[in-house]
Amino acid sequence: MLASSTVENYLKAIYAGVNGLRPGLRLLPMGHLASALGVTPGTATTMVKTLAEAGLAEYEPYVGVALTPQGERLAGLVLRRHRLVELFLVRVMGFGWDEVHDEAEHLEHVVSDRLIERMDTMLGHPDADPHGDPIPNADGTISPQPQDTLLTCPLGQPVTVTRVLDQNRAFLQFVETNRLKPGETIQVDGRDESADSVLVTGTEARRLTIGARAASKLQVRAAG
Amino acid sequence: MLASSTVENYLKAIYAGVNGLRPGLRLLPMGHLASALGVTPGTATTMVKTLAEAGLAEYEPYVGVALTPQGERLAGLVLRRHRLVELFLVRVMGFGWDEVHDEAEHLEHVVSDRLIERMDTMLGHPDADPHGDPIPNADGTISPQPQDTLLTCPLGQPVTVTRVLDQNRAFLQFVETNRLKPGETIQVDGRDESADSVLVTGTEARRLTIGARAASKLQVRAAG
DNA sequence: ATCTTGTTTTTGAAGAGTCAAAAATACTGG
DNA sequence: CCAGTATTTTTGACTCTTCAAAAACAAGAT
Repeated sequence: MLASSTVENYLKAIYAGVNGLRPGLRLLPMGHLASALGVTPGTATTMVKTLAEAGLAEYEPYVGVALTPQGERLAGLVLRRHRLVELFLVRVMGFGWDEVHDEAEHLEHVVSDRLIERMDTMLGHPDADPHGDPIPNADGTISPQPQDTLLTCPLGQPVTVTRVLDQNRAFLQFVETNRLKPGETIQVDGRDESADSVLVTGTEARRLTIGARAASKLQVRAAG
Repeated sequence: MLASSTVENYLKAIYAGVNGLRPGLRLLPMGHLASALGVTPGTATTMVKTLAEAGLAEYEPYVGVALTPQGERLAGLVLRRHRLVELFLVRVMGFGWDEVHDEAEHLEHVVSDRLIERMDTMLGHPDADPHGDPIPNADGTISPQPQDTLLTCPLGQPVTVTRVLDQNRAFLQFVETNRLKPGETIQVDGRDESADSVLVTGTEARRLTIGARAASKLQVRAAG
């Protein structure tokens, strides 16, 4: 019943990969998984077969992989640890939100339940990490609420940033310097399909134009 | 230059083992190392040869093993992480001093330099962990000061407990309930060679008799 | 349908860390 | 000094995770 760090990383990657699939697809192709993990396709295949035998994944040869409910629960627990650790590092240890990902990547595999619950208490049972990613509860369950992004939200209405879907350091810094972090209230004034761009107005009438790719990484909800 | 968790554990065990050797001996026998690590002797031999090849240990077949200066530095860094983490868990996270050892055992291998230095700053650059074990500095150096124990200190003079040389949970709890933790001031009133016992007076005239074995695990210095 | 291209699976091998059991060595009592 | 005991080293094997390269397969284009 012990999940090694490696297994936990595969579960996380499958979880994230499946959730990032274009709608309609249910199974994550091996190649995607392999490159997400930085291993060769053959390695991913081998490991996924092991996961399937352990009842953690559902594997269809030449098609792809998804998590079983059990695997999903496990992945949720890893995510919970990761995200609580990230928030802890930011709130308690004073790190920047753009520099905690790697550390959490390591800590998530060794931190005990007791320590995690302590952090959870200390942080007031938060429901999202510094990037707005939801923190699963102690049984590994996540309550997924579908959200608009800057690419899909209504125009001309104030919205609050809730989540940033990219842990890339440079991107996080871009978000920070442009005051687009979770909690900020902004507004989309227009979109240009052909220019592939989105026009955003921030507080104090700051305006900027960002690409559609970036816009799709910022989740928002109606401000209020 | 990467030391795996396993290597780090061997270094720690060799360090501790050599330092716990009866005076005169310089090399830690394989058997001791093996049982300290909970592996078979053959495994220890294999690993120690690897360490020797890497320049971290000095190995004499059929005799034993010790650390090279380089290995000692590495061990010092692991100890630094371990002890800062322990203190952090007690002071910041509110854990009991008797329940942080195992957690630190895991965290010591994954915590980054940045995080460790953050903890160090946060804790005010402490020089000892909750058990009084000295915290090596950032270059892995420990300044070892020879200390008296309850078995060797002068009689009838107030002394302050500085260090507890046994991480065993039950022993730590015994120490705590009897107010013998580092910082407490006590006094040794007498020793009985044949009874193998030591008579201790604590604050408020509390008196108790402890065995020599236990007494030798409590380091003290003249109170002042 | 067949060919080509791209992905996936297999196969054989490697390194790290471990064990069990056999072989070698050291140590101790007579 | 020799026998018997205890410790240490070797040997062969196993698990986990990985890679490179060969083989198998799927799918689109002609």
